[in-house]
Amino acid sequence: MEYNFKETEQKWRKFWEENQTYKTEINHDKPKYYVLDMFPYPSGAGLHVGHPLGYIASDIIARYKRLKGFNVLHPMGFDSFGLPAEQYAIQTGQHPAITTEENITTYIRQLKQIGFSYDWSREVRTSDAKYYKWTQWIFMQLFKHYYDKDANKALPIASLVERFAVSGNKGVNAVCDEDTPNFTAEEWNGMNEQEQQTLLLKFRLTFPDDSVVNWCPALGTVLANDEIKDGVSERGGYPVEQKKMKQWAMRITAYADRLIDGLNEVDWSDALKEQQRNWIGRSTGASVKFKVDASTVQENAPEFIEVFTTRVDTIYGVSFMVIAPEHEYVPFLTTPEQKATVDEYVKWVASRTELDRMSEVKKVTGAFTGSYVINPFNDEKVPIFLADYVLAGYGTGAVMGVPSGDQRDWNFATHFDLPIVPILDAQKDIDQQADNTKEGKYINSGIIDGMEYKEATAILTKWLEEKGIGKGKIQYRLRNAVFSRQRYWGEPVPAYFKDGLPYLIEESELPLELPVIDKYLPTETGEPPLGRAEGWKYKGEYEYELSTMPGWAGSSWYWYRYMDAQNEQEFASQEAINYWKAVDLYLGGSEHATGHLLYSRFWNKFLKDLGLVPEEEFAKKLINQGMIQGRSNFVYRVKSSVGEGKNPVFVSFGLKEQYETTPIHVDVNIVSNEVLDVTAFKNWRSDFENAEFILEDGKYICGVEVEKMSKSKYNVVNPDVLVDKVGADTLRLYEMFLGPLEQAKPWNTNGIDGSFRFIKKVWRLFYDDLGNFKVKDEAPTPAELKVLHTCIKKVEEDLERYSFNTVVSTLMICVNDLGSLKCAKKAILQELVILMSPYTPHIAEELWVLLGNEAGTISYATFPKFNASLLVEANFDYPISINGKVRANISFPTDSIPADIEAGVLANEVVQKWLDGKAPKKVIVVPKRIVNVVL
RNA sequence: GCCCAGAUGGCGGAAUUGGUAGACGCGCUGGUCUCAAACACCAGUGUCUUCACUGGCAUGCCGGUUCGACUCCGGCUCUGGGUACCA
Repeated sequence: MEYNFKETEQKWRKFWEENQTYKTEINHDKPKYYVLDMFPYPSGAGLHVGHPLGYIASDIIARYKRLKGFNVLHPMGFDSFGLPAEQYAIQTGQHPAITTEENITTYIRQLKQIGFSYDWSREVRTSDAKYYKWTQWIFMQLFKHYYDKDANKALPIASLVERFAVSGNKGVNAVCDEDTPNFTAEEWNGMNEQEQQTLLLKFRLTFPDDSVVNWCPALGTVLANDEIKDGVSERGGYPVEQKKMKQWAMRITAYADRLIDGLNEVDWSDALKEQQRNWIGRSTGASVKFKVDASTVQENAPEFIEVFTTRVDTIYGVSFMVIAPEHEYVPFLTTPEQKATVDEYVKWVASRTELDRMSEVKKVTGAFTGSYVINPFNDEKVPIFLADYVLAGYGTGAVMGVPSGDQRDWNFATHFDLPIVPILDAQKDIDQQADNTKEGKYINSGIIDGMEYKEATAILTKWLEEKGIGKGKIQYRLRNAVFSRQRYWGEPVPAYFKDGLPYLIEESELPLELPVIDKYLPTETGEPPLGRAEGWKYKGEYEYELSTMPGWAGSSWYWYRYMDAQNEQEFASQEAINYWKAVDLYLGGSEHATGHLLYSRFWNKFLKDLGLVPEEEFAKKLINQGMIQGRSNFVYRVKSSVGEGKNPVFVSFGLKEQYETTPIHVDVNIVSNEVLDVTAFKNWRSDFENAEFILEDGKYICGVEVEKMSKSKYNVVNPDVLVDKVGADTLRLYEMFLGPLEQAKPWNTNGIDGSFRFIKKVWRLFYDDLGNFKVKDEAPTPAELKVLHTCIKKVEEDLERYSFNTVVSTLMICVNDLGSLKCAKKAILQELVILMSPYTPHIAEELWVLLGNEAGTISYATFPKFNASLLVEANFDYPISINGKVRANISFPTDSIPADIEAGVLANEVVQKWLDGKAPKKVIVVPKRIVNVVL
């Protein structure tokens, strides 16, 4: 009797759903374990085979932990706000909520087919008003708090207001805007409401701020970098410019240090932690104010230009200064003679995105303003340039140029023929390239001549501080996060404007639901789509914020909502939060390293400061699964067969060099092991129904290329097709067997037969060829026990180190060995079924019941205990390597494994025997199972 | 450009702490079963040399450390991810 996977899998999925087998409740008798997948954006293309990769792995861990006695929380939901649904709405006029709903329905159907043990009663959707009510609520808390550096946490703005009323901002050590003035209590109390609110915005953790966006005048909208290709809009190909706009910002920089420190307490890959550290980019250096030479500048020019440098010691080597082309000082610093050049340059830079600017650093560009600053250390006049390698958003938007010590400055100086002054005696070949060494003693360097790096830096910093023109400073690369999107399909910001200042709506008025609008484009006046909503005013009077929140808002706290998904009073009850605490295992793609994972950590820390959550870090352990790439197949059409009335002729891959051909993408679903299903191909496209083929060895072999998965390349593999063909268990097994989870890999189904065979082999351990159930309740033999316990040991070890692919090999070996032993003993098979169940839950459940157990209990069975004494080997080999070449083994019985030194002596004897008594030069015993002999 | 990864047979990959490279699977070859095929089972399969034994060469490229390197260090090449409004 063949195993009927279709019937069996369907039966158990229905059983699990009807019996709510995986519904989870708080249970204080068991240790808890929280396994979380990064929830998907429900795209219109449906689930593809890349999605389940991580979900299968996390499901395996969820099931494994249940076997280990944990109370497992394993939920799933949808990050359902986003750009694609909105773009679809713009094209079709259909409300994004409808598209999103349809897509989610498809996703759920597809996910349920693969047999995941999710507790679906906890499902969340970020676009659901019951959910985003709490996203808005958290936003409001951010508005109501500031970051106190002394307390090192967020505190209520109300307490700041109290302090201001008593003593102004004297003694207040808070994170705030750079331009915050000093004020006394009297001054504060003398301010009107508007002035006070304006000042408070400089402290709030979320606040409206000027930031630069990609503005497309033709479309009247802001574009994502993703929507820009080659400097023009992807839609329509219109020019894009950089424009400053009022945008909500999140003061994530307040948490910069805690975001760095927290990395030490989580079990994430070093690579990912390093990426976050680099993203935050904490650097220690100094700020220096250069006095502007007043003789050439325009009215209202600044007195000083401040720069940040990590190499203040190189200050005597400064030969120019560069400010960002969009810097606010530019008009004041530009002399009439230079105005034309500067204007042209600024215009050119405005047409480029930040990414372009950073990518093309080989080409040196810039423009001289005509003005100068004075180097405070040697009073030299230093020319001020504009250059696009300086970004307005980082530091002060101005840098000092030291050509001898920095390659980019060197390139710039060479291009504009500026002096290159050596500053250290150890610098070499600076006429050829920059030398950024910190070695040697300073030369041409005034007060630090003859000193070394450390001493010089200290002296210079002290000097700056004494003169009040600079100080030691810690600078972060991290910028405050822009929190506004000029889009429709996102959470409305629960704020309105009065006299140009933002105010929050009442908490009791949440959720602030998305209004209905006629179309999803910006208004004619360039306002965001919400500007189209009729009568959309707070209390019918005050303009609401028209931007919505970014995609990352809803995903920055969702793991808490799963803990108590239906709660209408709180985002989750304290009871639930304090039971589940934090995510024990978080699984998702590494492409979220500096986006989602950083924002989520930020919000989590904020919620902790408010005393609402217990843990500083929300995800204790993180695994990144690699992206599954598409694997396209090609057929090669002979060019001479193209034309009216001709039958298309295709030549097999191996023979295509003999013809002139055009490669054509062919649907990967009609290709198996690169062999084309010729009949299916003729049916695939009507213009190919009369196709002729030039075969090799009677087969048509297709070409292969790795590309992104996409509909137009016919390389999207839908899991539904595979589930239908080979079953969910085979798919689960195969996706895990494909390779290490973390590695990116192209999808191919070439080896899926092996996984399918495994399932059939397991079935044959239970049924003979005639369909008779052959399992007997007999005592297992030592050989059978050894096979089983080798498997238990390896499966447990590998799952504990998240090596999902090697577990499959181990299970295959075990089943093969039991097959060879013709083992049909209940005691052995029962344990094997438990071992398999995380990978292949459907067949495991079926076999579990066949062995006489209760249905639906296998997930909560006990993971088999490994018995080491069953694995005793007869002999234990010490390999001997001689001069690293000749090898031999000395064998010992396992119960008398010798100490390493003893093994060395024995090896010495063995070798002496070979050498007729001559002693080897050296015998090296390493604390491993190996002895090395040098002759 | 900058930051972070990766590269091992015909293919996917294994090698857990520097210790017998190629487990396991696919594919291929031969065999058993069959009228035949499919399925299943058995055997072989890095490469060069050889009837065979054996021996040489092999973990992207160049160099280094070590008795010993897929593994550690330095320098490249190529591929993937991120680069702040894709999610």
